[in-house]
Amino acid sequence: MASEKRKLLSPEREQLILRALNKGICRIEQLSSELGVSEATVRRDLVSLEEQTKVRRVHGGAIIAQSPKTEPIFAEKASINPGEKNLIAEAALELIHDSDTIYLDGGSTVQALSKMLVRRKNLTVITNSLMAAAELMESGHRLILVGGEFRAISRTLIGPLTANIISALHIDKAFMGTIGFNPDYGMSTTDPNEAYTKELIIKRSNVVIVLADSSKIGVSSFALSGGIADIDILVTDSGISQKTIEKLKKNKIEVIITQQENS
Amino acid sequence: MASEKRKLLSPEREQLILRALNKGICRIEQLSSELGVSEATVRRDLVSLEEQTKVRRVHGGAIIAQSPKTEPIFAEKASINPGEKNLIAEAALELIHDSDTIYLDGGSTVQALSKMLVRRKNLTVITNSLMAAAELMESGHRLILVGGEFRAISRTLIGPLTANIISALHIDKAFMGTIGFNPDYGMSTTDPNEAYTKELIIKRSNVVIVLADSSKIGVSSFALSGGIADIDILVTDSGISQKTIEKLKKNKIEVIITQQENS
DNA sequence: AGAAATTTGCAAGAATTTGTTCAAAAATTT
DNA sequence: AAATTTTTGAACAAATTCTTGCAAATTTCT
Repeated sequence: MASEKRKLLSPEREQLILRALNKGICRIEQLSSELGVSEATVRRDLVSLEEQTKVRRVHGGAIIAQSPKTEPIFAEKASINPGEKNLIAEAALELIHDSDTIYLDGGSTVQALSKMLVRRKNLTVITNSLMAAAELMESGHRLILVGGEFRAISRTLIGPLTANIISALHIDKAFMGTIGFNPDYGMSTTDPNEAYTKELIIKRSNVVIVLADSSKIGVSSFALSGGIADIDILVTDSGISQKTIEKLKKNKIEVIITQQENS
Repeated sequence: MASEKRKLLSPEREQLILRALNKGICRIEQLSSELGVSEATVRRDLVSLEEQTKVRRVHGGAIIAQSPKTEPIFAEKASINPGEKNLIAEAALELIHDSDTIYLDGGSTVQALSKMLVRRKNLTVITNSLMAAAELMESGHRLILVGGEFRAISRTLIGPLTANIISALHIDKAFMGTIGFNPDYGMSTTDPNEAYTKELIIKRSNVVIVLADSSKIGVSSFALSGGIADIDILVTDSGISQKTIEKLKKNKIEVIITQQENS
C-alpha cells in the first residue's frame, strides 16, 4: 500500500519492517520490493534488528522475536507467576458485588479472576476473552461476548467489529489486563486492534480497574490502550515502587496492593 | 487441488505442521502433500520440531508432544452417531473452497464440519458457536465471532445483540444446523432468541445450506428459524424419503444425500 | 560548498536448503 | 521365521539465499 518514492532512512525502514513482521513472517524479496530498496539493505536492517533482539532471522526472511514486546502464548503466560496473579485476582474480587455488570478483559490475571466469580451471584459478565467465556459457561451468570475478530495469541475478540456491540452496552466495572503499564502514559499492548477494543470498553465503563502485576509496571509496548486519566483503580503486588504510587495518586488512581506472600 | 502459490519458509511450515498435527493429520505423506514439499523436507522439519520438544516423531509420522494444552478448553459432548454426521460434514466440505467466506451455525453436525476446515486454506469463518470457534482457534483461518448473549445449552451466541455485528457482514455460504426440519414450513428450534439469530444470518447469506441428518426431518420445534423459501441446499443422509425429496425440489432446494456407510 | 562519514547497491564466493536416490532399518505379511 | 513392503537416514546435486568486499551514492559536518 505504501510505495514511497522518497528515500527512507534506516530507522524508518526498520519501523516499517517491524510493522510488516507483526502480521507474520516476511521474506526478504517481499520486504525489498515493498520498501523499494535492495535485498542487501533489507538484510542489513534485519541484522540490526536481530541485534536488538526484535527480530529472528530465518533463511529467506524473518519473523518477529518473542521479546518483551510480544506476548508469550497463552498457555505459557498463565504459568509464569500464578501465585501473584491469584492474589491480585482475589483483591479484585472484593470489588465485585452480587448483581453487578462487569467486563472481563483478556489476560491471565483477569482469567484468574474469572475462575473466582462462582463466589458471586447473578452477575452480568461481558467479555471479549474466549478463555473467560469458557470459564463462565456453566457459572449461571449472564454471559455476553462482544464479538469481533479473533486474535489467536491472546484468545480475545478485537477490532472494529467489537464496536457494534460494545456501544450498545453499559458497564459498571471493567477489569482490564495489559501488557505494559506506564505511570506517565498509561496502558499499552502489542496489537493496535486490541488496543482499540480496550479503549472502547474504557469509554463505556463507570469504573476502570487495571489488574497488573508489578512486572508490567514501567513496561511500554507498541500500542497505547488507555491513558492514565481513564484509569480509576490499579490492583498490583508489592513490587510497585513508592514513587510510582505517589505519581498515580496524584492522578487520582486508587492503588490496591496485595499482601506479600510468605515463602 | 491444493493451492500452492509461493514457497513457504521453514517456520511457516513448522507452524502449519503443528496445526495439522493438532487435528490428527500425522502421516509424513499427508503432510508432504498438504504443504507441497517433499517428504524429506517434512522429515527435516519434524526433526527440528522434535528438538524443540513440540513434537514426538514416530514411525510413519509424528504426534504432538503436549496434548493437554489446547484441547480441554471447551469440553466436548460425545455425539450420538458420529459416523452419519461426519458423512454429512464431508459432503458439506465439498461445497467450501479456498478463500470462501462462510458462516458456521451451532449444532454437532456443523461442529463436525468445522473440524475438517483445516483442509481448506485462507477462509473467513464467521460463527456464533463457541465450539466451532474453539476448533478453529489455531487453524490459521480468519475467525470472526458474532457476539451476543451466551446460551449454555447450545454453546452459541444469540439474541438481539448479535444483530449489531451480523448486519455489518456479508456471507457467501451459511451452514446451518437445526433441531427440526419440516419440508412444508422450514427449520425450527427451541429458543426464540436462537431462531432470531438464525434468521438474521439467513438474510445476510448468498447461499443457505442446511445440515440435518434424517432424524431431524419431519420434526417441528417451537420457534421457526428459517422458511423453506430461504433454503438453497439440504445435506442429509439416505434416510430421507423420496416424497420429501420431491417436495423440496419443487421448492428449488437442492438435496445432497450422503452415501450409505458399509459396515 | 567541500570533505568526511555513512549508507546503499552490486557481484562473487560461501553457506543453506531442498529434492532425489539408495542402502539400511523397521514394520507388515506370508 | 523369512520375505515383502514401507519408512528412514545419509549423501549428493541443484537451486536459492547469505556474507563479504568494494565502488557509487547519499547524508552530515564544518
